[in-house]
Amino acid sequence: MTVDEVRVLLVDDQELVRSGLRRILRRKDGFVIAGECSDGDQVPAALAATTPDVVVMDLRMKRVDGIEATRRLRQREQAPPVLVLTTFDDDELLSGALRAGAAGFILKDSPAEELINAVRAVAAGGACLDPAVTGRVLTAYRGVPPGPADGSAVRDRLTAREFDVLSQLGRGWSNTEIAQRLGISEVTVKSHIGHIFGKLGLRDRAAAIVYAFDRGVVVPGEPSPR
Amino acid sequence: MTVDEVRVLLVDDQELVRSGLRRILRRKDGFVIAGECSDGDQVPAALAATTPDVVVMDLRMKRVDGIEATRRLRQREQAPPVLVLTTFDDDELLSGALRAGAAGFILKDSPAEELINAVRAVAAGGACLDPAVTGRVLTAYRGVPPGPADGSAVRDRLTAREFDVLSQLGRGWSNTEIAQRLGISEVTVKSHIGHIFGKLGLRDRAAAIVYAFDRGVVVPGEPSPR
DNA sequence: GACGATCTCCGCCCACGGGTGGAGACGAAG
DNA sequence: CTTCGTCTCCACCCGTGGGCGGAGATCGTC
Repeated sequence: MTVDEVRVLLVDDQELVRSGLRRILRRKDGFVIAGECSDGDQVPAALAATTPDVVVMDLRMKRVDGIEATRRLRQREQAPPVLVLTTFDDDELLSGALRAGAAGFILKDSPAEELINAVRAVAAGGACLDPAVTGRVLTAYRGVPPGPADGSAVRDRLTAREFDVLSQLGRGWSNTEIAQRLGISEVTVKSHIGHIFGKLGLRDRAAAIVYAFDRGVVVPGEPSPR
Repeated sequence: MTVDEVRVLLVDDQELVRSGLRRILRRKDGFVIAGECSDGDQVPAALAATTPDVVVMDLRMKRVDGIEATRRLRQREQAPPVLVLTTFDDDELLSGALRAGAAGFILKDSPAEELINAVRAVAAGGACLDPAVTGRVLTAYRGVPPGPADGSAVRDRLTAREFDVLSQLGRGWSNTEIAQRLGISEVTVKSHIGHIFGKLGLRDRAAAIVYAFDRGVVVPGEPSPR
């Protein structure tokens, strides 16, 4: 897996930055500049031409920015990992880039050595965060539900069917809708719901929805009625 | 803020590990071993006696483990940051430690240099993750709802009072309970709820609860009825 | 074969939730 | 002073949700 040389694709609209990166990476053994782009829209072509092991990506670019370029790139099969390199430790850009699928996030004012390490880590399939932004990611991480939070504890206390019903109920669907979605009658749904309430000590569907979110039976963002 | 020397408290039950750390840190200028503990239950006393800038904490300890010790420590006023140092890149330990309030997480098989950097970063109020575990945190980060997710977008669309009501509603409370908790009549609550439904395009309280969770108006784990 | 657990279905009843269509009080902005 | 938004309150109506007390079918287990 570990190749003897790391092929790097540089994507940055400032020639000065690219030449700086070029110099840093060339000074170290084991790096090859596979190609360069000055905008996100050039990335697909460059990828096909150069097959890099890692893409070093600026965020602020004119036509297609780094986040969008990363998103498009990560949707391909066998996409190389992306190390994002930016001037600003901008909250929105950070979260956008990471969510787009970036494996690393380094500020441009980092020492050269740190950049080298980051490129190497990301190329090897790892991940790397600039210390300056790690704290923010950690804060967000602490906010995610603790424990397994996949509803496994709840699964043990309910029958399979009851769990199905709770999953639907937890996303806000009505009894009629749950019946349709599970292909059973509304009466049966009500019956299951009654058992769920009994087993979990819940008094009504509102409490059940809260319970489902708290225990990770359902997850924010999935389809729900309006 | 940046002091000329970093005072470190070592917490590890293995004397061998402590002496290794001692040697690594002493070799570098700018570090002072402020104290040492061989178990988590000794940390409070050591804190009072030594006032360290950073605590380097093992996770596996006999009486009070590193996660619990970190949790207790972080509850104090002006608690020093904790850098967790462990042998295993264990998923559960990682998430537990970070959730307990650890500012950094380093594996014991990291090069000395990386440890030095981590201690320095954490002592300076930063955060640091071992590259080997950064990927996992990133994955979790990508899973958290996008955007601010603190309900701010919702706050803009609702009046202050409506937002209050939605917060209660979102945790599963009934109209009567919301009325009591907010010190208004149930009729008023129903009125607010009606407006909320209208503004947000929701059809019933079930959808509203789901909405509240999705947008981060309410948060898993807070008090709810049973 | 008997038993228990599960899934499915049924009827009866009524309370809570929610829609509709109001009204009065207050403060900020025009 | 008027207007607007917000918060508060009220009455009427009725549908969904949920409690209660069943029942038949299937399946695995002892």
